[in-house]
Amino acid sequence: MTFINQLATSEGRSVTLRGWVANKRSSKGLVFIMLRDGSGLCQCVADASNLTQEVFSLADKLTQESSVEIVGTVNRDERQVGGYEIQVSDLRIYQLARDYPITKKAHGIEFLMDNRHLWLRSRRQWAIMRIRNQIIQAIHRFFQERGFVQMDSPIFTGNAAEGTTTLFETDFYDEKAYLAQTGQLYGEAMAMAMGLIYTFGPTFRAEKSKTRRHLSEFWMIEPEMAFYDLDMCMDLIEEFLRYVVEAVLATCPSELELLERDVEKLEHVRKPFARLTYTDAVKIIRGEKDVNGRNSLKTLENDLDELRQRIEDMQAEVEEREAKIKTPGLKKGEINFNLNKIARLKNELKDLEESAKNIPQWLESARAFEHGNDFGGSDETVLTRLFDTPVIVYNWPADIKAFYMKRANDSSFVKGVDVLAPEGYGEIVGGSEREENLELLTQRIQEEGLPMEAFEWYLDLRRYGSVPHSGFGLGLERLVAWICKLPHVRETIPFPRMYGRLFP
RNA sequence: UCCUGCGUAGCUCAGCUGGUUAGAGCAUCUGACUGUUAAUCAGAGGGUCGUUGGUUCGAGCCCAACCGCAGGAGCCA
Repeated sequence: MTFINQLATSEGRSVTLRGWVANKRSSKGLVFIMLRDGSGLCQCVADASNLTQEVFSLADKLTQESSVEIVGTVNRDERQVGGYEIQVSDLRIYQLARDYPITKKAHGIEFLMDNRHLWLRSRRQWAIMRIRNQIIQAIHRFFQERGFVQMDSPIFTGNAAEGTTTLFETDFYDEKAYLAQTGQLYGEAMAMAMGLIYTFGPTFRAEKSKTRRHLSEFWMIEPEMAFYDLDMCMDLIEEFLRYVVEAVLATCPSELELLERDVEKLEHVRKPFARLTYTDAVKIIRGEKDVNGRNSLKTLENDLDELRQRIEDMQAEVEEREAKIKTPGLKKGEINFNLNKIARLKNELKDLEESAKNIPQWLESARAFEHGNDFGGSDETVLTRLFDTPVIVYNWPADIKAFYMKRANDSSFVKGVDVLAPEGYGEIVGGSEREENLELLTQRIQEEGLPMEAFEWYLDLRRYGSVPHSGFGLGLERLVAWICKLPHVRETIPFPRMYGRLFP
């Protein structure tokens, strides 16, 4: 048995492929089967003139997603997907599929989500999952090469670490337990045992948010490093993100191409990342400070003008094409081509009009941004569009960050760090140097009104050989969404769990 | 939780100011075609217009409530 992505080694020879029919086209005496085997796609040609009638009729009755075994000769053909074509000599049907729900035409998102178990078979999803896989591999390699030990934190927890976000409550032998929303406190304990550790596992947040950036169940990578201060932590984050993106660029060029990802934009990670204090970031958002001669508010106003112009142009194009398809005697192919264009343009128009509606609000909230507040989605976008690298923002107001973060020299700030991805993808990393002083930490827990008993084990870490240490958390799905430039995180995980979505 | 929009064939959508028998493309089935790339061409079958109630001589279209979905806000990785 041969896989499609290994056909290069079998050129001119006969091979046996097993897979599924992604698509079929036929004309008299010829059947073109687009075979999908998980490793790739390959067109297989069944020619009646060199097959028994029995085998040819099998090929002729194939349907979309039927499972087959195909024996045939590998021919080089530059025009084909993957560069090879199979001349079929024998064919066997495992199962004939009937009425496969996902057809070659467009589908709505609800239908696709209801059929997620089948949607995973389509090309885009295939590419995304392969990139996700490479990202995961790269993450492990990065940390393993640097002597980090993977140590996983528990998923059942007895108390809320950060207290702020909503938790999924569950029953643990008649005791209330929560699904972990972070493993960070456990990570600190493990770092005191091992020096350098990272966790890699699922986390759960019961936020009733329906946005392109939220899942109820998502995978998080949380490294924790003994004897690291905030600067060392930020250096590590930068090196880490660069490593992962470079790995995807090196291993997944065809997947990125299939997704029509603008690879140049990803290559910007090779440059040093922008690093700003929170206070500077606020000045930039409010338009009080320029970046490389660019002002956030003016940039936004220009964008809005450009956007409006584009909307007008697109509306004109839609009208033009709608008039054109009414021309009598126009070929059906050309009508279809124009109908598709119109549908695509209308979809794009919807997005653009949404943006045009949003930008004035963004301008408003950017101008009115108050020092001391956390960034909203629009503030992140306003800031990151001025840079082409990820933006690292550090030294945050203590009031909006968690109790365990170490105070900066000015004690109203903490040594926390957020990393914002470019192209509007927002926060992908959050981290900090941790408070290692027992008294200060105890005081912070009291201030937050958190139950002290629950944190006794955590405070032990400060009683027995407390050291400066830092760590961060990376949301895997948001990273995948950015690298693949997806409109929504729901496509970054095989079976997304989110508000309003538990099946399939 | 709030704001906006949508719900018509298996799927994606059209359906005018409320008016006779509800429309297209894809998918399915039948047939044609020896190089197709979402193949094409001819034909056929396929509908409780989200649910409930109301207005009206008459509702897919108007009104109300509910349900579902999408986008945005808040919150976050």
